[in-house]
Amino acid sequence: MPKDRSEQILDFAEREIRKNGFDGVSFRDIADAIGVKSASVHYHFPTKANLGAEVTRRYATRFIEALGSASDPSETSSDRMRRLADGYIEAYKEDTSTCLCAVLGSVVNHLPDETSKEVRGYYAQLQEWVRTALSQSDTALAPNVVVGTLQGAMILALFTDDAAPLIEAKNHIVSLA
Amino acid sequence: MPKDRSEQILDFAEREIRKNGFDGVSFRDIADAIGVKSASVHYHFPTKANLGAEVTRRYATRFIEALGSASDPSETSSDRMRRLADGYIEAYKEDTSTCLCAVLGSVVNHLPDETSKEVRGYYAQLQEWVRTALSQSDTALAPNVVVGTLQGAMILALFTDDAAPLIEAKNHIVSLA
DNA sequence: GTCTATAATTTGATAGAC
DNA sequence: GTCTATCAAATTATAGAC
Repeated sequence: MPKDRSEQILDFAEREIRKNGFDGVSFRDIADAIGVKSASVHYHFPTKANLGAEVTRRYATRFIEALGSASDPSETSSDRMRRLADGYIEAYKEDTSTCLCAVLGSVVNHLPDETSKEVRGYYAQLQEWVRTALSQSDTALAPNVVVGTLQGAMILALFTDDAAPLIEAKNHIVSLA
Repeated sequence: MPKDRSEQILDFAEREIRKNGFDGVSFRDIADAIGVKSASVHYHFPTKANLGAEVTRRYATRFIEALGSASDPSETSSDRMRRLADGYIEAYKEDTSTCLCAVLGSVVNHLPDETSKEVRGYYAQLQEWVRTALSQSDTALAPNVVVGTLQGAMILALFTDDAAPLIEAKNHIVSLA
C-alpha cells in the first residue's frame, strides 16, 4: 500500500529540519518535493508550529520505541548504553544528518510553543530512559552526561562528515556504564 | 569612548544568533535594536554571510584567547579542562544562551559558505587546543569526547534553564582528565 | 484532497540623496 | 555613515472553486 500524504510530508519535513533547522524548510519546499501545492500541505498540517510538533512527536516515538526496555534484568547497563549509542549512530547514518534534538534543542526558546512543547517532551522521555537504564549500576555517569555526550558527538560528526566522533562517544559511555 | 557601530551590530547579532539561530535574526531586527535603518547595517556588513562570518570569527577569537595556554607545564590536564569547562559555563551565563558552535554547528551544511568556513575553523582551533591540553596525560578522554560532552551539556542547560548539566559535564571531564 | 489565487508580511539587498 | 525609497523574492496562511 502506498504511503499516505501526511506521512510523505512528515518524511520530507523531518529530513529537511534535521539538515537545515526549523527555519530552513518551507511549505513550498515540501510541496515541491512531493509534487503538490503548498495549500495542500496546509490542509494536512494547518500551521508550521503544528507540522513541527508532529514531526517531533513521530521522531520521538520512533526513537524511544527503538530503544526498547531500559530495565530488562538480563541486560547490563553497558548493553543498554550500547543500544542507545547505536540509536544515535543509526540516526546519523539515515541521512548524514543530526538528530532532531540537536537541531531543535539549540533554538528551543525560539520555536513556536506547540513545537517546543514536543521537543521538551522528547528530552524528558530520553532522560527518563537513561536514568532507568543506569539505575542498577553504580556508575558515576549522570544521565545528563550520557545524553549530552551523544548529542554533542552528533554535531561533531556533521563537521568531519564521519561517524568517528559518535563511535568514540559510544565507547566512552559503554566503558563507563 | 563609545562603542563603534560595527561592534554594536556584532554584539546584537551574536546574541540573537545564539538564541534564535542564523535564520532567526534579520537585518531589520538588528537595525531596530540599535536605532538605525537596515541599509546602514548593510553598509557595515554587506551580506548576511559576511555578518555571520564576522560574528563567528570574533566569538572564536574571544573564546580561544580566554582559554589561555594549553601547554603551561605548571598546570595539570585537569586544570586545563576546568578552564575549558568554565569557558562554556560563562558563555552560557552571558545571556542564558548557547555557545555559537552548538547553534551554528547543528546546521553547518545549511549556512552560507563564507559563514560555515569560520564555524569549521573555530572547531578546528578548539579541537587542537584540547588535543594539546591532554597530550601529556594518559587519559582515555578523546578530544572529540571532551568537546562533544560540553557542547551537548550546553543544549541540555537551555532546556532546564539551569547550568546544572554543564556543571555535571565539567566534573565528569575534570575527573577523567 | 487538491487546486488557483491572493493576502499580508518579511526577507536580503541595492541605488542614490544627504 | 546614514538615510529614503524601493525591489524581487520568499514566507505563512486563507478563501473558495473543483
